[in-house]
Amino acid sequence: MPEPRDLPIYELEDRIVAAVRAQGRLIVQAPTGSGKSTQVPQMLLHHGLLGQGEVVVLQPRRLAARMLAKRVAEEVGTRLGDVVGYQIRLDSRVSEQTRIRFVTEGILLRQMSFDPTLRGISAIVFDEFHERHLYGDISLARALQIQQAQRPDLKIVVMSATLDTVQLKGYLAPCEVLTSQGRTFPVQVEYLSKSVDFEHDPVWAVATRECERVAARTTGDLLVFMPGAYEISRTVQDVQGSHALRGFVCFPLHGELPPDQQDRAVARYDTRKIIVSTNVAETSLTIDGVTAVVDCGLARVARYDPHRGINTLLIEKISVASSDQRAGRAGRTAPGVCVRLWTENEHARRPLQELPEVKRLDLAEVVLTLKAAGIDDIANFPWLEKPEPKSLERAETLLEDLGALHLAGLERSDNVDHAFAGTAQTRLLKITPVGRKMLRFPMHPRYARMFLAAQDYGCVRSVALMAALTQGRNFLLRNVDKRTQEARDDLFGEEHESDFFLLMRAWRYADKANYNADACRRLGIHIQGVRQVGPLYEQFLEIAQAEKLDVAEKRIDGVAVRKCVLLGFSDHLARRLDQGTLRCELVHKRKGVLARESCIQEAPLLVAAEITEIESRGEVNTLLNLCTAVEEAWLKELFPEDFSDAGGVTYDPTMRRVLARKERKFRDLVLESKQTAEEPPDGEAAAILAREVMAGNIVLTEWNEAVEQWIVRVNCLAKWWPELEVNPITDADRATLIEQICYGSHGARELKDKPVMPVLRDWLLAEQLAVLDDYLPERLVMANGRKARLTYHKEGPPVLSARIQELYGVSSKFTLGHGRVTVKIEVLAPNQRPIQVTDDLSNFWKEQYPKIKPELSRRYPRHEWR
DNA sequence: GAGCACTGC
Repeated sequence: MPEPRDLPIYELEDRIVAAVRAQGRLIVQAPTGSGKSTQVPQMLLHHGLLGQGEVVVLQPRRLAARMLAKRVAEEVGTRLGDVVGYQIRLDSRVSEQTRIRFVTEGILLRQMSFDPTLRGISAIVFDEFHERHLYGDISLARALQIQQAQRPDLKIVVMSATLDTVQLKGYLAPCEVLTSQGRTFPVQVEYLSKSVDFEHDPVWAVATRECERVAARTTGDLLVFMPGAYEISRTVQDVQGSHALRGFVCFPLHGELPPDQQDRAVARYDTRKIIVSTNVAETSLTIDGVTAVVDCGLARVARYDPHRGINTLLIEKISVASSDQRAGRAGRTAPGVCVRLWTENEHARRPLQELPEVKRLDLAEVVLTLKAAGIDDIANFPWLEKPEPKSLERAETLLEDLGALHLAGLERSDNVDHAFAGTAQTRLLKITPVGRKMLRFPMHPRYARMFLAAQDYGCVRSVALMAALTQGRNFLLRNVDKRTQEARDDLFGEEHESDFFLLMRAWRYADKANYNADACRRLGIHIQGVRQVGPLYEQFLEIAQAEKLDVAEKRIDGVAVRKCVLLGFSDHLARRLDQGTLRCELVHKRKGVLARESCIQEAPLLVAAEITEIESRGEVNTLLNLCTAVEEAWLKELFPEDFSDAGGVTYDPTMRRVLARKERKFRDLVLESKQTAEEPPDGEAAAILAREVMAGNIVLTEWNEAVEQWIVRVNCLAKWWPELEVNPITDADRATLIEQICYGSHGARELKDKPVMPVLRDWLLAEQLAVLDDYLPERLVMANGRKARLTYHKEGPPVLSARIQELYGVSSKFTLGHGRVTVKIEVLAPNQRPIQVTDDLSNFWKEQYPKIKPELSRRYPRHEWR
């Protein structure tokens, strides 16, 4: 390790000190190895910039906060927790003497919300700011507000490796930018000369070929980046089967592997090594000895889709910044090579940075935090990057439904980017006493709300445990083998009411077994994950006690607990569509599939605490996880207001909690009128709708899940309420609509009822024999309706794609697939993101089959056609 | 025939 004084950052020392002193704000742009994280806080201290106060250094990861504190304490020459300390969730080493405090992002944000003057803090250093975490963005914005309004003496330093400093400089103006060099070895970056389509040439095959090439001309270890566990296992298989790579040992590396396997991947060997890893190796783990990186350029990226209110986990192309970060992994100990599995041309078209978290996560928790700080107009909060309006609206709606916000008035909106500019109003929502109470609980507002409900139902301890179980990573591994599953069934018993209960038993078991590694492995329990539960549980119980909730130990009342879950997740209600499959209908008529590891396999009605659209093996599925069975009668008990005013419209009472109550009513009315679009809507319904619109209880802004709704809405309103100003549909609207068909599963469902499917059926009838000739592939339609696979790659049958293009102005791919004989059309959104439309053609095939059977038997005699 | 990146209060 170099002497601190030799670190490149010291070249900037004088200028850093001068800038902070003059402006109170500074941006330091310096890569890994410059020493910024350890030295800049010490500079502030040693040059007397802190007065009597302390500097708080923000870190995105707990491990980093702890390690940095330890190192700086050594450099300063005091014990950890003395002059230099750290504070992370559930662990801190600080004292009265502490002047440099390393903290994780959530710690500072919470400190800000409970002490907005930041007493005792003289400076805040935002380290690794380029990662653009949600809490980092919010903390910086709040710090600026606090500096401007109350604390002009507060110093703010933002540090980062790579950064869009232009945007940030404007945001922090007046503010200087200082740049330093790093201490890493050069990495030679190579691109493919020709673009590869991973659909034809799988990513693992391409990666293995490049490994073979690069291994021959380097001497160190290889690191291969893949988007996830599945792609990793395929790559490992290919590498192990490769003749040219037979001298290498090869290890998978991802977050869900047990610790011993992770250690095995990171350990040093006598032979050369290939590690195939996810993004863990990009930021969280460093691996020594790597001199070559093979980067597939993809990652699974978590987003929150505010239009549909669900999480997504889809494979996306990584940004330039992220691929540079990956390349850098080859140059830590010696000069290195990085092979990128895309072309230089493609590289130039990639985004420079990842989208910051504010643009892609659920904002409910931070919106509540801001409201508590008295910031009611969150749209005009000084965001470094403004979130989508829909995202803010979704967060506010949820918080209102949870009782954390209430409507305090209506304001006319200046915002005119929607179809109903004339009637646009912003609902002014303020925090309620319940909302303030919820904020005491450091967790998603849904769980905080469950705590408050638990007080009424006498099950605070259970809810505390449930919240703790879901905070960290999922510790009950999926896809376990049969023996593990049997061991689980034996020990945890059969459970049919809630996946939470199963998790509780698994945790209790691990806790009783003292987190014994063998016991955990036998049951497929992730040991680091399950270890975090106990301390969190304790923390939540302490908070509950401080909030005067009754935490007495009682017998667990399953019904009470399940009702609390329903209160927290009422908008995640789902109903099984049939008993044969795991398909479910969700509120808002969306579709999803019950997780196959869920223990709620029988219940017709359930709520899912996690809804995630996941891409894997070329498919996208909406999966319902962490489910709890609920009773239909509870809905009436818990949400009586939903059952009080049907207004002449027929509802499905179990599915009617779709949006906020008023909006929901409006939506149902619109759907109702759609069926009789040529006539005015039913009188009573019309009256309610008109009244609500006029009273401003319904804000006509976003209502466009599908073409039909939009058009019907416009038609209805224009025809029967001429006093409303309605803008005609523009080309821009149309583009939005197409995008929504492509993005929204609801839109996709609507597509199914449109002429596409009939066209498809016609086409199949006319051309089925031709299809068989040209395309009938690996697996055939079996007479008994089992396994069938008929796959078109690319554009699909020309007739069909032309028709889809004509109808929707989008291009499509086409698959006629497996099992129950379903048809999938994959439509590509303007940004190339695919969405699949599926239709079940089992019955259709059943009818058609006898007609084509003779021909099939003649052409494919090797198969049995029953 | 089948489904999962990483953090954080």
